[in-house]
Amino acid sequence: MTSPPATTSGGRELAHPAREEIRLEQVLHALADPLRLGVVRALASAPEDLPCGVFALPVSKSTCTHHFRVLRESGVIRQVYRGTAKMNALRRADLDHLFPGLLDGVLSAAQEQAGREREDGPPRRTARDRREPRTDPAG
Amino acid sequence: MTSPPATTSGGRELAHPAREEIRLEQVLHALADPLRLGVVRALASAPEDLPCGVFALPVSKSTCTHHFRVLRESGVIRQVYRGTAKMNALRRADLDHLFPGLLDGVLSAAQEQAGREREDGPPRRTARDRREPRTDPAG
DNA sequence: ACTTCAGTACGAGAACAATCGTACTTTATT
DNA sequence: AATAAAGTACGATTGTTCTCGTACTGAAGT
Repeated sequence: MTSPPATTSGGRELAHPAREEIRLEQVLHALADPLRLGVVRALASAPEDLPCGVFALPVSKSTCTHHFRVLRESGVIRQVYRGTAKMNALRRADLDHLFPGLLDGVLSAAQEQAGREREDGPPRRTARDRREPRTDPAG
Repeated sequence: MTSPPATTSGGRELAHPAREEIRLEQVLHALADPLRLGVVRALASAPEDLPCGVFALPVSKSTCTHHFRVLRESGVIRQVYRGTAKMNALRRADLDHLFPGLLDGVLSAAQEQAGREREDGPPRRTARDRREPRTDPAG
């Protein structure tokens, strides 16, 4: 048997859909959340894998786990353990192969919109964009 | 006042978001439903406006209304009354202006996937793709 | 005037999704 | 061994979306 790598991710594997199993509807759904879209944008402009932590998302750790799982299970990102962290990378090649132009289209659309919003001031939230955390307002 | 057209849509107006109000996340969400994506594909390849009826969607009339409303309110389609029918058209110009490449990316992705599925056989449904209608099977 | 056609409004139920907190696991550091 | 770091699993909660049926409206045809 081949010896497992000494210091990295003993035997923790994560389930990913194979390339052919990726479905457009699920990809679109994954990208339709502003939080997740933000993550994808960051990954797209990063040179290499990023750990979950660097995003400083305004949600709890478990919610964070949830969103990254949605991205992974829809086939948008690939996740691997590396030491105590979990590294994330866009599945660019797979997505470009399956849906040429889609990812670029979405990314540049997101950039367009972000640019527009920086000028016009932030848009009113659409009630589902981001929910208020459940903190007690009496604090 | 200008005289209203004699035989068409007396005074029924429908609320549409202005071009600048269209939000990427909502567009993606609207397109993430297989039923709605199908409608959008049909509209994209149609020469002109189509009435809601021609789609023969496997849902009730009220559900149909719901889906078309989602498409309209997200800015993906424009709807106008015309006689007893309601005509639907893709807001191609608006979308292309706001998000160049996005719609084409999604449409060709949808076509890619449809082609793939015609070969490989239909994919297993993802449990949210389509729910069973509540009709009594004893009919 | 009546009927048919096409779609809406409303209310309700079920499924889904986003969020949280607490307890736990795994890896690395001290 | 004990602690810290990064994340997961689970259950609960709340809000959103999909779905339906029934009753209704407005336009067109008879």
